Amino acid sequence: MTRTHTCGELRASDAGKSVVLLGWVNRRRDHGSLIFLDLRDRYGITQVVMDNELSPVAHAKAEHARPEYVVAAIGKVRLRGKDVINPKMATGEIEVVANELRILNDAKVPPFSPAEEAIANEEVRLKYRYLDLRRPEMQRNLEIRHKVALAVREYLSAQGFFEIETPFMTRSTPEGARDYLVPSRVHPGEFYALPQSPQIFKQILMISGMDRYFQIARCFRDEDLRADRQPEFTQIDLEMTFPQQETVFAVVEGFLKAAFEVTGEQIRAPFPRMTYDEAIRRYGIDKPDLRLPAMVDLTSDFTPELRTALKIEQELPVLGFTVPRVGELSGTARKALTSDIRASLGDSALDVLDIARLRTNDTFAGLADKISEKLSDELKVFDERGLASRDLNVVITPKPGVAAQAKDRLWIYKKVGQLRLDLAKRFQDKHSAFEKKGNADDYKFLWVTDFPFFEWDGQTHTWTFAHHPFTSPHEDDLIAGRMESDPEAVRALAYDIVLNGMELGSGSIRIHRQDVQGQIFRALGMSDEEARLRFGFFLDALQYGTPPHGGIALGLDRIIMILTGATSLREVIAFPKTAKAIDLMADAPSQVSEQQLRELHIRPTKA
RNA sequence: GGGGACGUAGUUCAGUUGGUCAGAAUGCUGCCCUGUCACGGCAGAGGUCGCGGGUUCGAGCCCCGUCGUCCCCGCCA
Repeated sequence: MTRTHTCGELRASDAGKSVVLLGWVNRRRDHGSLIFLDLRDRYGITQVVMDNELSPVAHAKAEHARPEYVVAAIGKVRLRGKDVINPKMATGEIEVVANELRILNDAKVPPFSPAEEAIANEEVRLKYRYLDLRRPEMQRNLEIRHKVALAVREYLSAQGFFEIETPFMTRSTPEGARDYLVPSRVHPGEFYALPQSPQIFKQILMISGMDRYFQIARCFRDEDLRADRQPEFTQIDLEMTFPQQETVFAVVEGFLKAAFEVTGEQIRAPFPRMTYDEAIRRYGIDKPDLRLPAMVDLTSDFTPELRTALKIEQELPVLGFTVPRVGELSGTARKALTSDIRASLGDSALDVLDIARLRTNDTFAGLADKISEKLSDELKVFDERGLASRDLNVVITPKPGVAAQAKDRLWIYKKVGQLRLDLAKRFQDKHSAFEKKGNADDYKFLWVTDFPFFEWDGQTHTWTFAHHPFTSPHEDDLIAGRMESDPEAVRALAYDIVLNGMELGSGSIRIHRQDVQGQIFRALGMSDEEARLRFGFFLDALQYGTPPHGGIALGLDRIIMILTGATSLREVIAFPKTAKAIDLMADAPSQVSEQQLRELHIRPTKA
């Protein structure tokens, strides 16, 4: 028996055709001698009618049909009468009159119905993932995922990129996230590691002369999960020879445009660029959400006299920001908000300034006006509407004699930046900046460039890689000798792509010269021997004619999350894991037999 | 590792101050129904209140512990 049509394709123009539909029983409506079955498959839902007078055998079968049974309906397409057309269904103008119904498979009563509007809790959904995936929403999510992957492949292929697979079982490299390890049976006590990314292999492919590589690659990181983080996730990974940063940007902008067209979304490219420094100063974070107005630096408006009068620490920055369209707050609401802000500022190194009260005082009224004006200017840049009395202005000041932590300017910027996001989230129903409006403004892309090359490790009191060890520093900083004189000022040719405050991907131009690589390792206080131990095979490869190269990797799951409007990666991954990295359906991880452990030369220290 | 929310029927949830508090809806089972499409009507079954301990005359409710799910911080070159 062959399916002639799917459950989503029959239309009025098919009336009179003999058809065979195969699918799951979505719902059954029993009117006695007339039974309706809604048949569901990936493509849609079609109503099948069993009439006791026309076909008593089919009708008798339908009496036994239950939700989620798999059935075959054989019959004729019939136009529905005018008064029983269902405009809510794509197939609502017709129905299939069955002259034969076959039950191909019955089904236990499911713990929840894929036809249900209200969805079960996630624990149940994950345990019975096959039922959850029958839901049209999940089918749509995975369809979009498939089509985006396809669009990316087509685009990159047309740009000359080869899709090349790299090993899942490879060597553990000591930097970065915790590895998932795979014990070797043949080599007692030795382990493979699952790749955190194909980083080294893709660089070696450049050394191999593959010129342009990409891969939709699974990556594994044994770190704690978040709504947007899974232990295994998928990256659109690419690398090319002889690139400028701009070359990489153009490729990414190209395939993102193609990817977003899958759901009919238009995006504007090229994307704006911003240095890391500017991102920190204006947004207090390295992944700015441009859907909200930036912070405003009010430091220069607070003269030493004013600071003394208002009990504000000299020198340190004063930062303000606006949350748009919050509306008038009552006195109690304002008080509660202020105390909430104080609470989130925590250790009282920073304080919130009451602008309303400032304005009532003759001494400070001028200052209050100036602050409002500056915040208004920023808001105008943001949406050309300017400051209204119903926007919420927040000004954060450093307290005098504060904890050493707050002396760190970076800490202040980050803290205020966090507050900016927290308050925006709190009032999101009011300003609706996070809602889709159906135009290109829904997607605020941004390239963040010039990341610092080194990062101070407070625990070991050493400089460490901010990116990864093969990221190239700025040529200028090398020539100026800052590697030795001022490591903090060295910029990396590293860049992130950010969308609506979410880090979508990260990449860099790599080091291709051995002398530079050596210089980097020395700056980090790493001996040649140690470097060799950690990255030996790659350092070898570098010596055999390495072309300048660079690339990037973007989180495919996160892109799909944005495109589907999902709030969690689990909604766009067929078989995801829980926050404790458990697969509730397969019940993994699990214990294994003594025999397996013996073969792998492993003895658990804890059962 | 830390903080928070939640856990009651298959499912989604309500359950007041510790004292008819074992409830609703939906699903399920049976019967009835020829135009429904979240069909409708009648009847019925369905519970270790996550688990363990404690307080109390008495615990779904209070306390301690534990397990699970979710969110956040740390972590994620």
